[in-house]
Amino acid sequence: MKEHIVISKATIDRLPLYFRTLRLVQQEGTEIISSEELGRRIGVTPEQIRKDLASFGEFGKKGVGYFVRELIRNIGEILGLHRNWNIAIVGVGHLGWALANYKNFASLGFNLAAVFDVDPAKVGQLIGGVEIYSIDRLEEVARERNIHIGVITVPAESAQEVADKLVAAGVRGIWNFAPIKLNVADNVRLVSEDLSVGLSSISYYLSRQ
Amino acid sequence: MKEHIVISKATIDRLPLYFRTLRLVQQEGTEIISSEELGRRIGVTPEQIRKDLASFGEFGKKGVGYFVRELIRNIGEILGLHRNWNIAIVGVGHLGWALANYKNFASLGFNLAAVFDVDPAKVGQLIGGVEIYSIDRLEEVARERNIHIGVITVPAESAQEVADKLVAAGVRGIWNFAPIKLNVADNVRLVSEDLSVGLSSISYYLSRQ
DNA sequence: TAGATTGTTAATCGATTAACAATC
DNA sequence: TAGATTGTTAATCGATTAACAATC
Repeated sequence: MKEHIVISKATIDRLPLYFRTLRLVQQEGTEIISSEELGRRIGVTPEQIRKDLASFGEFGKKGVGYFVRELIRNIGEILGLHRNWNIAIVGVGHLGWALANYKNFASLGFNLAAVFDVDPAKVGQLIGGVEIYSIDRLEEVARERNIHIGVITVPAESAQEVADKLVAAGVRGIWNFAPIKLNVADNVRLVSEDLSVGLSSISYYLSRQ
Repeated sequence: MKEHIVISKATIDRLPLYFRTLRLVQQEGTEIISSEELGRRIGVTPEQIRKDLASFGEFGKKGVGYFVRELIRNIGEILGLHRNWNIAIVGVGHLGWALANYKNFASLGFNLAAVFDVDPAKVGQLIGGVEIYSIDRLEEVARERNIHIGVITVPAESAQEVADKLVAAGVRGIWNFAPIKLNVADNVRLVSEDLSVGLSSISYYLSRQ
């Protein structure tokens, strides 16, 4: 990796797309792929792909292309997907329930290690093969299970409180689905998903057709 | 609205954040807000907010700020949220089920009007107050119910086929959750959500701490 | 060798930030 | 009026696209 190059957020966000598509390509039996062909399949220009990849090293072979197997391994290592991350889901509403059962995460190396909810009726039940714990035990259990990433799927009102507890328990990555701005320390990586944005933007464009 | 100004995608994606925060602010009883204060709550610079809003008109009052009620109405109209959009969810897996039960969409003016699945065992059941139809009847029912936006929550393998059927039924907006690139005609608005991107980017940053 | 395709530098494009005049 | 805050123009920053030398 070239230490002096600053990698843009846009590049990081495209890597998972490359990764996913390359795995698909590999399943189809393709061993070598050009940036041209990969770009066509992802919907990104070949120049973009070459530029993105080149900021991490020389992964391709001039005049030939990229070895699929090797590139998958390299991108996986860049994204840290070769490691095994323990994740915890906080809030077993509809969305939390769906995420707990989402198989794709496991295939990326994310291991569901704990689930929490406030509702005493839910505590003790199994979800995605994991027991639901009371949110009162969040800090204790999160430490014990060595949780790396916390997924917040509680209502907006309690999201900040949950975030604070996660951080107190040593969690350094937060994936937030509550529609509210969270404040966390600088050493905590926060990614917020806002599902209303996508739908609203469709509405915007449909309105002007 | 200023017809000659080109509005950036980034601006459109921030409008739902402004909208949501302003409604919160309104509930708290605030009637006037400055770009400074609004920016603080959203996590965006005041200049950014003023620039975004100014591309659609003069919504504020110099020396005073923005009237919350008025601004909510204006942004709502810009985003087309004053209209009532009929949406259909295709694929009642974990995620489709969660989205069908997601109350926030209704509060934004999106009306769940139909749900589809391939599984005969699911057909006829109720979900989010709506009957599940066989995917074989997609085109027929989508036309009948005047579906504006289709939500794709089927596996990647069948996503393109579903997209084609939706478009054939006259649907002009597609919100895709299947992890694959979809091809649609230019007059169809496609927004794809990729849930693995957020999680992978957290992994990336945690790897280098 | 000739053709293909990468990696990298330069040019362009677009979005954000800074500054400030206008005005409530 | 003085203070506050918007709307807009100019400056900066960052990301994408184009071009091409390097090389397999």
